[in-house]
Amino acid sequence: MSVAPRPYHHGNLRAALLESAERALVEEGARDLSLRDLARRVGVSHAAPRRHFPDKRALLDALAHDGFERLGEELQSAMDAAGGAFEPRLVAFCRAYVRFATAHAALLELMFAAKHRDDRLRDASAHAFAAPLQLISDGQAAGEIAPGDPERVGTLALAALQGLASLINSGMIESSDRDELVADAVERLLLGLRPRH
Amino acid sequence: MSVAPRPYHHGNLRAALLESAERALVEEGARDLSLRDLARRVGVSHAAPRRHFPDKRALLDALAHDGFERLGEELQSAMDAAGGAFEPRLVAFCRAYVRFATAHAALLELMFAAKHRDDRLRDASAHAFAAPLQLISDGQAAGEIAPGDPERVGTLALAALQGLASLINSGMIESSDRDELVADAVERLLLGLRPRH
DNA sequence: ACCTGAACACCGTTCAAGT
DNA sequence: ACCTGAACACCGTTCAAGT
Repeated sequence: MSVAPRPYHHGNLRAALLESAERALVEEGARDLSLRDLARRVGVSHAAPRRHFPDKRALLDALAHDGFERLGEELQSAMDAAGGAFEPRLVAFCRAYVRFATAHAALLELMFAAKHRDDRLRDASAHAFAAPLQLISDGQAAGEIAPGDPERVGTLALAALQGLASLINSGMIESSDRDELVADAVERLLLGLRPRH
Repeated sequence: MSVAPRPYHHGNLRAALLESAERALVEEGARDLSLRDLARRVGVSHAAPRRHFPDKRALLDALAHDGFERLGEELQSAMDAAGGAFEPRLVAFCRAYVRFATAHAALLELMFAAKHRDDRLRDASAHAFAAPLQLISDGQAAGEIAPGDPERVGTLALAALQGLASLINSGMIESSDRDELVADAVERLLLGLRPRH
């Protein structure tokens, strides 16, 4: 039996590299991700990725971009599954965010480590957070939470969640306490956002 | 004139390497920090650091350790300068933390990226946060904030600040809005911590 | 006890050349 | 248009040898 010869042209090298990179990202860290190793895994020469990603940074940015897309989808579907009421939707958003952030720690690091964020990345992150932002506007319109710039309120909420995820991922918080802490954070967050009489 | 010959033994290579590393950390990122480059800057062979740091990880851990010590000092002195009342001290802590975290972005990344935190690092971080933790206990005893596990309350507060710093460092928040956002966060944090009647 | 120099196995990036 | 192979300038780590 002859081994099927690998064609000279891979066909979908870009997608294969990204897929392989995501696997490597969960196995090892983002630190030790090597272009040459990815090329090896996909079965292609170490110079081949250059056609699809001008340099390593470009591949990492593409990973971050896909990460924002997946995050957006998970946030959206978690909120949809929570029904139409404000508070359950907010809780669902918070849980889903921390869940994603701790399940994909290395990817999240990449998503937020992009100092020189290009426009594509900026758009992707804005799109991922569109639904929760809308939730806040809706909550304000319904008088569930105090008025104010939704962007500002959303940023503070996101910061609290991102900080929780960061502490969990760094090992300062045991992840077994995760759900309890998220519930606590949401409760206090709501207290801080409640309309004042 | 003859150039003074460099002695064979450096004398304080460990300290010199750490100092040089901190400079490199603010110039470039933590990513691109190279042991060989540090050795070069200090004027020593690339194998010399091995005597003082078994590997690169050990040097990074030492940097993180020093970072926690400096953070602790800054938090302490900022709180002391704010006087004895609860709220000014809390505000001072929050501002000082975000200030340190954004002024030393790469260092902070190192301090929280240490997945396999050894005991020394754990102790250093606990020591750095001892004063704010005490503040929370005091605030509870004085009835300024709701009772509850101080560790838990402190963790939530730290998470909010850490998240803000993370969003600022990633470029998602313009750092010009920093003080305003911190003030806003503190206000809402206090609302979330206020005793409930 | 502390440091050097050569060696090893890796990197990312570049570029002429192949298909 | 897409990929290869050799080359270049770097890494971290190891280890015999020097002072």
